[in-house]
Amino acid sequence: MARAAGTKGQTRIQREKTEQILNAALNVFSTYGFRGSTIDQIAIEAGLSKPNILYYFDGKDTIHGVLLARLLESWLEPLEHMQDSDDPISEICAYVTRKLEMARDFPRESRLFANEILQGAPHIIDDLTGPLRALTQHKAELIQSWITAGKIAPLDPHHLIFSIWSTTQHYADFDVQVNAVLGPQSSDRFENAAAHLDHMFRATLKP
Amino acid sequence: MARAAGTKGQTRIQREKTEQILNAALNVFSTYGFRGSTIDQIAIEAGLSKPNILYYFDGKDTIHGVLLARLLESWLEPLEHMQDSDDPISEICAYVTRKLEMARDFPRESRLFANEILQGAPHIIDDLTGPLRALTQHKAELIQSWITAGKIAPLDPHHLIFSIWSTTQHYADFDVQVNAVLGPQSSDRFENAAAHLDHMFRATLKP
DNA sequence: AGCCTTCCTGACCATTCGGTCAAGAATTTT
DNA sequence: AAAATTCTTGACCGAATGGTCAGGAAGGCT
Repeated sequence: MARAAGTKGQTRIQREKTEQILNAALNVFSTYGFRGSTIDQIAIEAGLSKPNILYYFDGKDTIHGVLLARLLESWLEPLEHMQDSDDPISEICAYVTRKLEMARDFPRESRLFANEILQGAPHIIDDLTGPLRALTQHKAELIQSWITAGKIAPLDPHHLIFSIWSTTQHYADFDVQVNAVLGPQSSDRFENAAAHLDHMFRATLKP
Repeated sequence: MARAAGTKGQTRIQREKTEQILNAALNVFSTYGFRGSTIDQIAIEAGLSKPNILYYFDGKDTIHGVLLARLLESWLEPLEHMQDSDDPISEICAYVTRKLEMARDFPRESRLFANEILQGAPHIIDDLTGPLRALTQHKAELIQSWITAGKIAPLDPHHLIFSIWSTTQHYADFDVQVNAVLGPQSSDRFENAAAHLDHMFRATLKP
């Protein structure tokens, strides 16, 4: 009988094929969004037949769900990592750098997330109002404590976080536009972005 | 014979209906992207029958094309408006404010654009590498001249522009996430965002 | 009024889509 | 090797989708 999703106690073929399918699906979903993607596209991308895809996964929704679940985990992690420190400015800038690296190394995941949010987040709205909101609230309080201690400039912690999210993810989500404006991909693209963002957030945070 | 697109020398009904359709189509396309949207959805949203939609427009692509064309015009305008000034910091911050107001007042247009870019900008890639790139290059040189004159801090003009685009559009494109994190829409949402961005860019630009 | 043009729609069509199934191929187990 | 299990696919199905068309309804003009 066909098993789905789980990566536990499976045969070699199952592990390989599910990964192959998820990788292909990530390509497709991150480009066209959920409704704009088709199982046929995923099948072609994965080099498998459509029924074979459906042998490993219950349906289109399931594949998408697995990808989103994986994504959310890795999405929360960097923010969780930000903690109290003697040098909160560097702590925040380290978070910025980490987020930018993720935009560089996992652009498909970022675009999958962006597509989902743009379309009203129908599949992950509970994760947004639940875990994400709780974590963000918690970190906003941490930032507020730094403000109160006079270690960083007084600003709205939530909007600071939004600025970090938007500026870093921009390089993944709007990659096409960035390329169109800057011209052919140059290798120092991300280094320049990192330098700019570091300057910007240090200036913003300086008390 | 059915006319499409143009808003010139048309009957009253033509003007009303095409606008009605474009408005409905903007709702649908901005939410689901091009491939995820259907003519039936647009028809229902517009309160018209599907054949009636196709009486006024040649097809799904045409409607989408008209919306994108309108969008690009209004998209370039604020940036064009930024010009040389004795107080470049205020000039740039005025641009930020203008962009934020557009995110507040025209979120559907912003999301339509975001969807198009996310999906690889298939319909507007020429506008990006053409007019948008030229305008951005031109304004980047203006910013560079301010740097050379020592009026603002030395930074990468292009990445500064990206930061402005991303932070402001975030409030339209990621509206669902912002709401999820901040809780029910409060009226001062945009005022707080405006204050934060003003602080951030002033700090970033200070020589 | 009567005539002409514009506007509108039910019925229809070809294609695509998500998904099923029976039966055969490959692999693993005994 | 035989048996049992897992894997794969061509053919198929019902629903949705983009789009057409003939003919009728409504609006404008004299």
